[in-house]
Amino acid sequence: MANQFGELIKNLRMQGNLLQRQVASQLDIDTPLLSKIERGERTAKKEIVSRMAKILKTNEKELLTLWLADQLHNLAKDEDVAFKAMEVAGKSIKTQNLKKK
Amino acid sequence: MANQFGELIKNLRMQGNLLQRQVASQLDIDTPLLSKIERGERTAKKEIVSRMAKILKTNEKELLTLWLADQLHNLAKDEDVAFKAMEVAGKSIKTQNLKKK
DNA sequence: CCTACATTTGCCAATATTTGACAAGTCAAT
DNA sequence: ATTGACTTGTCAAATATTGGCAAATGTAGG
Repeated sequence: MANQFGELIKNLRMQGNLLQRQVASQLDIDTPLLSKIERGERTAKKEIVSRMAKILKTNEKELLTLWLADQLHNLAKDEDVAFKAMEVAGKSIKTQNLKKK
Repeated sequence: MANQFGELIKNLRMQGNLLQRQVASQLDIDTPLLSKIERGERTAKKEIVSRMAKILKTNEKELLTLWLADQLHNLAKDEDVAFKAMEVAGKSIKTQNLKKK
């Protein structure tokens, strides 16, 4: 996994002097799972991401962006057309956003 | 689904005056499944993509790019940070490619 | 060394998603 | 009404993802 998300939440947790155990219990998951999420061995569910933002008192959108970016990276990482595909997908997202208004 | 891939293979198939039945049998899948792939209701497996390129006598990388782009789009489409995340992921793909060298 | 505590590793069962097929449907041309 | 191309709906089997537990590893003090 890519893991910009995991690195960020680990840093935030440490800046707040919190233990995995403490954060995990607030998230209602067990410590090993949080450990895996921080190291990118597992991906957090979306719901966890927003709860994480509150617990770590940080911007939810930023967290969500990195979380999604990691997943995109993960999906594409083994393909040699990865970058090009990312551009194409980016364009179609843009078009979609315009329509949505 | 996003479906730039499906549209392309449908067009190529028609340009070649081929029936779904004919292409499907070469791919060793049944016609309804090909129909769904063309309309983006189902995603083709990666292996299918390259065999498709041969059958339709077209560039495999182009097909793969659209196929992957569709999947990226699909993963991100419901998030309002989709575009930003795509940019972030694109950057990390670029970095990864440099390292791979 | 021994202990206490934080984190990581390995594995498992439960659940969820994906897969491809089949049967039956629509639609158009004849 | 029949034929042929494509689509829709549904299903079981295979595969992947999930979260938890037990045990291992690391780390710091006494």
